Amino acid sequence: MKTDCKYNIDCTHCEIRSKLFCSKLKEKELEQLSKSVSQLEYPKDSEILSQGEDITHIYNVVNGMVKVYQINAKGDEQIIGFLYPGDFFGSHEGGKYDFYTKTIVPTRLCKIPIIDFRKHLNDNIPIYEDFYDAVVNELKLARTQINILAKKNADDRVLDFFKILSNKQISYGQPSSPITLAMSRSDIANYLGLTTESVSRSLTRLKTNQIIKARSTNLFELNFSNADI
Amino acid sequence: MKTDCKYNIDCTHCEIRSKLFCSKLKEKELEQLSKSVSQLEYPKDSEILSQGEDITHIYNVVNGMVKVYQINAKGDEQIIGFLYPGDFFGSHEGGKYDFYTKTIVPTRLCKIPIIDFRKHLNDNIPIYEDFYDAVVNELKLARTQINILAKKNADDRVLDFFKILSNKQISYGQPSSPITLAMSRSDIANYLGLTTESVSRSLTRLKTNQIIKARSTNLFELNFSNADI
DNA sequence: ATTTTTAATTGACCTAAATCAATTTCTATT
DNA sequence: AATAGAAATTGATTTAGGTCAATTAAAAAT
Repeated sequence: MKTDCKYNIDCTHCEIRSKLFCSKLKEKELEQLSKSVSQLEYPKDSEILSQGEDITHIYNVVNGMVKVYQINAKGDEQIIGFLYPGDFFGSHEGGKYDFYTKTIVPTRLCKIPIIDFRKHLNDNIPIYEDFYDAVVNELKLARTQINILAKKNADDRVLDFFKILSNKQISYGQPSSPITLAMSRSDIANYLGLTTESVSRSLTRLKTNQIIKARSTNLFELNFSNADI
Repeated sequence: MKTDCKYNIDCTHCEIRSKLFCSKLKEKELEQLSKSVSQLEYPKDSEILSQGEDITHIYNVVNGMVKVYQINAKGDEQIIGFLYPGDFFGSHEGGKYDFYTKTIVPTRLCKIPIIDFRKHLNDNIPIYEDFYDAVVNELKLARTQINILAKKNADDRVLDFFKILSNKQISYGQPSSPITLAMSRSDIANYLGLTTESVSRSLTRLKTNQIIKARSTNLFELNFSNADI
């Protein structure tokens, strides 16, 4: 299997800078940050960081996809989100990471040592606000997930999942449909509190009722609005 | 029914100040803040604020209890938390409240106009951090709830609920047991994604198995550790 | 290209919790 | 204290989704 591949990076020419908090830095600061930033190619299923580890880096997703999950007392995994290009992780205060992250497809990440990053942070309120907004947004997503898990049947859960991904695609600048399911059925099931079998059956029903249309196993057209969720 | 009752307050002698972000203000600032702060007594079942309203105030729970909930597209309520004395709400950025709050017992709240509060905020990084920590903590609780809803059976959900309240009581300076259930069975059921009947049956089973012991309808002794959840 | 492995789907059956209904217990009011 | 109303519990039945097993489809590896 292909190993990680490290690149040094010129942040001033970053392809996704406009989507990132880095855009809040001045040109000069960015040049300086470049020196300590590296980009890495990770193969599928690479663990990036683990719950309980000391926070050392902030990561930006440049391309690919990452799943975020926790492991509960009984030892099983609970997925709490999927990160798209432009999303970042690792910024929470408190000293330790509070979740695991793993690539679910080959993924390129930008890796910023937190110690170097903090130098540019002291007086930069806009970045503080970006971080705050990111947590507030995570909270919003968590509560969407709570509502799904507490209230919805299997078919509606799967539909809501499509809506979430659709909105993610839009905010990443892609069309709202078709939806690419980069994650496995078992990851979807885990996120939705279902079994793979139930997800599969729901997909079949949604196809039968022409609410979605499968172009291939992992590419679906949506015949509904993703507006309200 | 008794109506709201307003008091003007001297923050410098506040009984729960040590538990609040207000403790981060200097004595002088606190005196000034006092002028715009008021405390109010609300009867049971008072709506304090609604999702979508412009943010005007930050509220501190002085005593009593408040439930926080959202209403989804289908119109039903999803409870996302219960607030104890020392907890606050309404501080999120973004201009609008993102949830409803309602007292579930007679409750005294401290009400701070956000506009006056912001004056003391500009250069006060510790308060910023308190707010950030509060959101991070909410996120943690949300993810606990996600794990409950996605993975646990009825009995374990009810048990975990006791553990959550137990930890809340501890952080409020009360013993970890017995647990006072200030909220109705139907609120518990809603939070846990169950029906009232299922909550009731789980309570009966837990009593039969001597995992909990009922002192009265709403007061329970715990025969287990609230450590891991 | 062919085989092997893994992921996804479908089928048969079962179970935990929902639903609907009837009591019982608690709380509030007169 | 007696009564009315609300909340909680218990019982009987149904059902959505889980479990276990078999099949099919899609990737990987040879």
